[in-house]
Amino acid sequence: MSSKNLDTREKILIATARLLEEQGGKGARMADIAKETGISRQALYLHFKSRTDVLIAATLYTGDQLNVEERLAPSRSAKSGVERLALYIDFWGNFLPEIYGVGKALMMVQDTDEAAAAAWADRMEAMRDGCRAAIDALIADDNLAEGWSRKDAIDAFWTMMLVPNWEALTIDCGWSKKKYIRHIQRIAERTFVRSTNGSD
Amino acid sequence: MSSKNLDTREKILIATARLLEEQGGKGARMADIAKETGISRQALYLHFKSRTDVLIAATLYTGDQLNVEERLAPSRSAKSGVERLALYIDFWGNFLPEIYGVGKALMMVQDTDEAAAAAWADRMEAMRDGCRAAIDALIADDNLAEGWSRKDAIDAFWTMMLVPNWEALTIDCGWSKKKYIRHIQRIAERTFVRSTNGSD
DNA sequence: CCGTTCACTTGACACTGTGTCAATTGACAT
DNA sequence: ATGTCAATTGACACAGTGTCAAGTGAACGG
Repeated sequence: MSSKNLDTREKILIATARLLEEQGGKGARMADIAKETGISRQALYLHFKSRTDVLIAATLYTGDQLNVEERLAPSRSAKSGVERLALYIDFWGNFLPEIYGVGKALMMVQDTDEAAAAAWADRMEAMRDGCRAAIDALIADDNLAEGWSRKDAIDAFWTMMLVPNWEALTIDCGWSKKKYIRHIQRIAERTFVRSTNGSD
Repeated sequence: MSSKNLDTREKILIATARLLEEQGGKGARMADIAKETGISRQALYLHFKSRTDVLIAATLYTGDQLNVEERLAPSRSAKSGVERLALYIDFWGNFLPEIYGVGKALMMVQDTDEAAAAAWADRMEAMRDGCRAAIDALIADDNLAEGWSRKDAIDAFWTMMLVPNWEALTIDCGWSKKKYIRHIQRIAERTFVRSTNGSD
């Protein structure tokens, strides 16, 4: 009954994601998205009730394409807290660039659109789960550095992983993906792991 | 010749800062600023060529009111790299909340306004000078942790200090100013200082 | 006291981008 | 052939920025 319907909806999301990817989250207006999709601007409103709606759907769609579960597997089967911390950062450092385009667009309308803020906050909350799991794995090993409460450590780790830090290091400072991952792993380990006395 | 002129300009900046402070950077439209100042919307354009211009001027004005030099003195006269790192974080943690309102507004229009982006980048570059000085002080003590090049350490430290991290920790996670300062000091020390083996 | 100047006011308007509405087209299904 | 449904075209309301033109009112200098 709605296979063509779904087709167009999906075409819109793909076009939106492509546009945002190219332009780093900037300037995808409804008219641009329509043009890129190959339909009229008004037709967008047959599928989505607002621009924010399109952006949210594009973010979720993009995320769904990237089989997160599979990519999370390594960190989940880590044999120690330290390893889990490192592997989660590895996951995130590889994942983030792929959702950056759409995510950035969503972040940019957060201040004017409550729904966008909620949608993005939800994504970040999901990321926080991974942070929580890594910190808990450290705690299970009795390997969380002295002076950190569980919540404070999760807060701090979660903050480290946020998009603006990735933006600053890769875009502003010119760090490669690999370098970003390596250094964040280093910072996280030195910060959260009970004295790694120059072992590795 | 232009004492009244300067008065109005200053009134605008004060009103703008007040408005942005109250509303956390949101919603200070030209009409709002005019109303708060007690003049007509059009009169704003007699003093500033655009809204971005007002925001930039308000940011600079606010910064000027807070005698930065004096507040930087303690960190500048630190007796060691470690101390300088801690004192600079202390400075910044106390300074940032006071410029957050105007700064946030400037950050919010970065994506649509090149001049705003440049102005904010300039402020962040100034902050980076402090980061550079702190890292250099560590290097002078031969106390920078192994594995960091000078530039990478400055990049990483600078990134830690950026506004979104402060936002995440204080606004999202509910950390107090004091807690923010204490924990960032801790993270920075563990990250950048050559093995502080549980000394302090 | 008159005229100039200057900051400011009022009101109208152009422009951009979002979102809505109404009438129409064209295909496909029964 | 008729109904349905996606999509189209074109017009419009709305918010916010920025521009323009004409007018007001007070201070200042001859």
